[in-house]
Amino acid sequence: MRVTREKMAENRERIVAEAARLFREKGFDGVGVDAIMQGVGLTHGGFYRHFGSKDDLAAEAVAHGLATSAEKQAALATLDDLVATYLSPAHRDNRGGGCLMAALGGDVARQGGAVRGKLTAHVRGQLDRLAGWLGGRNAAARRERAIATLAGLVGAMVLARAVDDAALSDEILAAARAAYGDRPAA
Amino acid sequence: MRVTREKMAENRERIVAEAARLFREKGFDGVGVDAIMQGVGLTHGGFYRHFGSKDDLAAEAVAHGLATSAEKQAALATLDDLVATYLSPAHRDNRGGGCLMAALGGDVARQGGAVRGKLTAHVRGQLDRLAGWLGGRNAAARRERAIATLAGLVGAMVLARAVDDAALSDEILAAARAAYGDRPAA
DNA sequence: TGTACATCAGTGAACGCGCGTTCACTGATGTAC
DNA sequence: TGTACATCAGTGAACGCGCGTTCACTGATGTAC
Repeated sequence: MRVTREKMAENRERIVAEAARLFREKGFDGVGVDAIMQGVGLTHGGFYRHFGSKDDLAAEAVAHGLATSAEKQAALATLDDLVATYLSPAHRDNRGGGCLMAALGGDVARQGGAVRGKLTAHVRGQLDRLAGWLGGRNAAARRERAIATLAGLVGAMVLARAVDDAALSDEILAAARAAYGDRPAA
Repeated sequence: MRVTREKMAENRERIVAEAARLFREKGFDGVGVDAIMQGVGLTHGGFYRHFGSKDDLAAEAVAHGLATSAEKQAALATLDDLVATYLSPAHRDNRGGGCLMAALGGDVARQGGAVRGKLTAHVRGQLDRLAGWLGGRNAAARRERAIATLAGLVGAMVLARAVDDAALSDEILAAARAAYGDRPAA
């Protein structure tokens, strides 16, 4: 049953978005082509009309996840907003819709070149954005603080999700918010 | 070909150590029972004389990896030693023998109860150790700094490994060393 | 605009491979006398 | 201490299942006249 070009383009978009969500939630190896297509309401056979392989989709899904993060961030006006949003329990509990570095950072290091290259560019962008917000005597000091802040945010989220004690998890988020900037989000 | 009880105990230990190394290197799903047994010089069939399942081994391997980290740390006398050692290029390039939180933190959040419980206890121990080394007006301030420091270390390692540009990776490690304590290891 | 044909997005069965797990077997170890 | 038998760690073939990928087919879309 052929569909219109528009519908096909829309389907492709939805496959990428669903994959971006599921990969972050369960890891690259934890999600099959079948599960992704089912999540979009299609069957697995049609997958290869859109993508050459599961790996090709992974690269697109990562790009999509990173682009989505960048879009969401545009709405955040200050460092404190970013920190409060990033280190919120809501973000911790929304792994599928949250930061790709925290959700897939460990996996990306073992992935192919395309995925890592995209994540590297994203990290550079994040550092620039943070450096613009952070104080410091000079550009080098601001950049150093940007790196320490990005590492702290990602690390706190990884730990808050890894730990199986809710109180400790909350404490990790709260302490990191306090350490990296803690005014409530607007 | 039956082996002596001593030899069997030694084999078991070597399987656990090899698994701890390979899991950190390639993730839980990235390593098969066959590869682990081959790494120890045995065949896969004998695996089930030692462990009930691959998951059971995973729990033991995580415990082993965490215990090994704790042992290595005992040799580090100061916070600066710890930071310099942890954030070294050597650690970054030795994922299989390095910090389990950085290597498997993301995967552990999706794993079963036994593994997460062990990692949680390890995080608690690390925070106590760091709090003892860090300054601060009171215990609460020291604990908050300990959390921010642990998050920064883990996050910096995750990012340094995820990025595919060697210069950026080195810069991340250096900046984090400067931010979290930076005297050369003794 | 309407009709006839070509295209091709999506379907569902099937293939091939890897991996976790099982099992009959082997021969060295451990034990009972 | 030596001998006979039972045990069982390790071997390698086999099983079953899931998953990535392929393929013949369908029927709606797109195109040419």
